[in-house]
Amino acid sequence: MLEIRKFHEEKDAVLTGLRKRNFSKEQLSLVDDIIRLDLTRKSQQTELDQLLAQRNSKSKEIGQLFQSGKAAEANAMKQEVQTIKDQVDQLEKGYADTQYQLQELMVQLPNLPHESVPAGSSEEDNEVYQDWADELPDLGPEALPHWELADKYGLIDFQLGAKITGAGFPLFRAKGSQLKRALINFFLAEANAAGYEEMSVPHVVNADSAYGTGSLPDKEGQMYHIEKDELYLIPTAEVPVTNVYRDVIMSATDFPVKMTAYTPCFRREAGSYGAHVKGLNRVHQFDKVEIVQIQHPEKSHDTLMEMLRHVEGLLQKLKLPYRILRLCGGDLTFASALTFDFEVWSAAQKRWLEVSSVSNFETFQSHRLKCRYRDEEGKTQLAHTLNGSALALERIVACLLENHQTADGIVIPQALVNYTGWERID
RNA sequence: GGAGAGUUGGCCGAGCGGCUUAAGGCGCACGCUUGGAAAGCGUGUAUACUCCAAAAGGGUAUCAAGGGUUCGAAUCCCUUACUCUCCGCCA
Repeated sequence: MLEIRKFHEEKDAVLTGLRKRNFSKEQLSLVDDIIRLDLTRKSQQTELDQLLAQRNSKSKEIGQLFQSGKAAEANAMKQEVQTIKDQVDQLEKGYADTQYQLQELMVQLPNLPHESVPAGSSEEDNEVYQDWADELPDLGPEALPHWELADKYGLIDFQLGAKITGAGFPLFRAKGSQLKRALINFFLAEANAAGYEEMSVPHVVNADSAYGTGSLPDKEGQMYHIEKDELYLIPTAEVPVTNVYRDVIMSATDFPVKMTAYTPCFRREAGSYGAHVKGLNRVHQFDKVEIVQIQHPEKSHDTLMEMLRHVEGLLQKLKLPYRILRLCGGDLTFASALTFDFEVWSAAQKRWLEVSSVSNFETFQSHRLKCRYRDEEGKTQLAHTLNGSALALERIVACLLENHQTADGIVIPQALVNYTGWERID
C-alpha cells in the first residue's frame, strides 16, 4: 500500500506513477478523493482527541473528589462526563467511517512504477532488456514438446494427477520426479552459496500474512482458500518468507536480509484454456525456489540487479536459452515498482516461457508488513523488499526436456548431474 | 478432541477498578568518574496517529486481539488467537 504522506507531499509523483499504470482521468480523481478524506480524518482525530483528553482529566478529578469525601460534587461531574461520552461516541463513528472509506480507496491503488519502467499497456510493450545473444536452437521438425517427451520416457503422468486431484496437478514419477528433486537441490545450493539463508516454511498462511505481501485483497480469487480454518494455500514462498519480517524494526546494520525457501505453489488461475496451458505450461500446483531480500532503500536497486544476475547464472548453468524483459507499466504486478521477467525458449513449442520474475517492491509491501529499520537519527523508516523466482521448477523441466532432447534420449546438463546422479534420460 | 494454567515495554517481572505519567531489575545509549577498563553514580531508553511553520513541547491510542460494564479498566465480564501442562489420538 502507498504511504498517505506521498499524497500530500508528492502528489505529482503519485499522478505520474498512476498514469504509467494507464489510469484513466476518472481513476486519477481517486488521488484527490484520498487527500480530501485524509484531511477530514485529521480534523476528526484532533476533535476526538481533545474530547478524550477532557474525559480523562475529568474522570481523574472524580476519583480525587470521591477520595476526599466530596461525593455530591463527584456525582455532579459524572453527568458532565456522560455528555462528553455521547459526543465521543458520535465522533468515533464518523472517524471510523472516514478511516474505512480511506482504506477502501488506498488498497485499490497499485505501487508506483520505478522511473525506468517503460510506458505501455500490455506484454507487447515490455522492453527486451537482454536478448539471447546466440541463435535460437532449431531442433528440426522431429522435436517433441515436453508433454510427449514426458510420456515417452515415463516422467510425468497427467492423467493420474487428474484422477487423484484434477486437471493441473501433474504427477511426476521415476526420473521425472528425481529430476525435479535434483533441480530443487541445485537451486537451493546455489542460493545458499550466494548467501541466502535457507528456510522451510509453512505452506498455508493466515489472512494477515496474505495481506502483508499484497496477495489479499488484490489476488483473492487466485488463492486456494481453506474456509473452515480461514487459511490460504500459498501462491508463492514469497508470502511466508517475507512475513518473517512483518512487524519487525531492524537496525540499518542488519541489511541485507537474504532468505530462500523451496515450496510448492498453489494457484487457481481460473479461466485459462487452450494450448498455452497444455502440459506443464500452466498448472495449479508447481514447485519453486524463491529468493527474498530486505534491503536499505538506497541499495535496493543494486540488489535487484544482483538478484537478476543470480537467476541468470542458474539458467546459464542449465544451458537454457533465455531473455530478460523489463515489464512495462501495464504489465507490472500490483505491488511491484520494477520487475524483470526471465523467459526461456521452449524449443519444441517455439515460444518463450516465463520462468522467473524478479521484483523490487520498494516500500509497498513493507508498509503493509510494518517492516522497518532505524535510520541514523533513530527514526523508523520503511525498508525495501525484493524477491525473485530462482527458479520455477515445472517450466524449467519442460524446457530442459525440450532443449536437451536428442534422438536417443535427454541429456542432463553437467551442473545438474551432481544432483541427479545420472547423465541422461532414455 | 477433553481438562487446566497463562499472554504486561528489547528481555525478566510486579500490579488484580482511581495513589500507574506501568513499580523494580536486566539490557542498551549518553554523561560523570578513570592512565584505560570494570565497578559505582547520574540521565535517558516503545510504537502509531495527531497539534504546532519548524524545533521545543503537547494530546490520543496501545498491557495478545476484538467487544462490553464503568465517571474511570492492565485490573471486572464476553468472544477469538496463541503459549504451556496433563489426558486422548498420532507420523
